[in-house]
Amino acid sequence: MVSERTYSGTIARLKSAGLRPTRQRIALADLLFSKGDRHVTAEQLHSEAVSADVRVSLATVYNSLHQFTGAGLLREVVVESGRSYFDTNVDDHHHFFYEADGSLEDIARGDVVLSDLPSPPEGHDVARVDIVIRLKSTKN
Amino acid sequence: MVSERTYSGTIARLKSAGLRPTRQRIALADLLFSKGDRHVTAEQLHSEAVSADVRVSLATVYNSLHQFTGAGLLREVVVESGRSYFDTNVDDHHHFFYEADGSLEDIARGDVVLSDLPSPPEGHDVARVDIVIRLKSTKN
DNA sequence: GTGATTGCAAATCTTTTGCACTAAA
DNA sequence: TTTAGTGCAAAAGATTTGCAATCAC
Repeated sequence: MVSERTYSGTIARLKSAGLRPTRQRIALADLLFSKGDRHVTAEQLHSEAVSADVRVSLATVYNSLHQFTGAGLLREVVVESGRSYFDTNVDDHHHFFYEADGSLEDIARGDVVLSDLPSPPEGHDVARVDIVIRLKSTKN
Repeated sequence: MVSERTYSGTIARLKSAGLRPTRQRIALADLLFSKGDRHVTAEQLHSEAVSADVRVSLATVYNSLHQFTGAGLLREVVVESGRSYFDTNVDDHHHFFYEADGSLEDIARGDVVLSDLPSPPEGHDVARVDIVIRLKSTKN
């Protein structure tokens, strides 16, 4: 029975992240994590939720995305001013950015080799290294 | 005589970029390019202009920054959602991003070595590779 | 119960736009 | 002149916030 779906995996995931498994968070997490690696904006996720008959406000979508990010379930990626993407892949990896349509694609770990990094300035540690390869369409 | 300053270098630079050297563009270009490499936001540059008694609107600052970027005099850098930096260094280089205060710092070319890059997907060329090393303060 | 979470609408912030006015060539 | 550029105020988007209502435990 579809209506009795329990989302037990999703609930467990939220609990172990220290987040109370509310109806909204369960539904959003389920949309996010049941389709492989994704890069979504808050607006996109909200639309998906509405389409799936999940009643949730845009403000709650923003809250949830940030809570998930804080809990390490998502990673925020910024490539364009005025738009944040949330990446369901939290492993160490980098991105292709298609300038034509503003979409992102993961680059497999190992496909980019950074052989030399500068040491961080005094008093600082490296929190993360982000590499974005910006792509334009080949003009023929 | 200060009031007769001609900004001849700035005017020449604008002209060769194909931009009509108006009072506002000359003043903004002068603020931008006479102090070494900088990373400024539109709001910051507008404040500086106002402080320097240059009468210019915020809309014109935005217009000018984008025109300068289109002409190759500036490069736009996005590291945080909702804020664009314009970098006066247009050479191939990368950045440190200080998460604590949101500031940027150039990494000298050669201090980052990317020894292996994935080939761009079919139908696409690499427009640019952006590397941002995000820094957090060392906690002791 | 009670403290965490949500929804809604309003507020905020950055950036863009429309259009009459001004200035460079 | 004539056409590009500018200023202003309004509009547009994305995101955040305040607070009363609701839900999870």
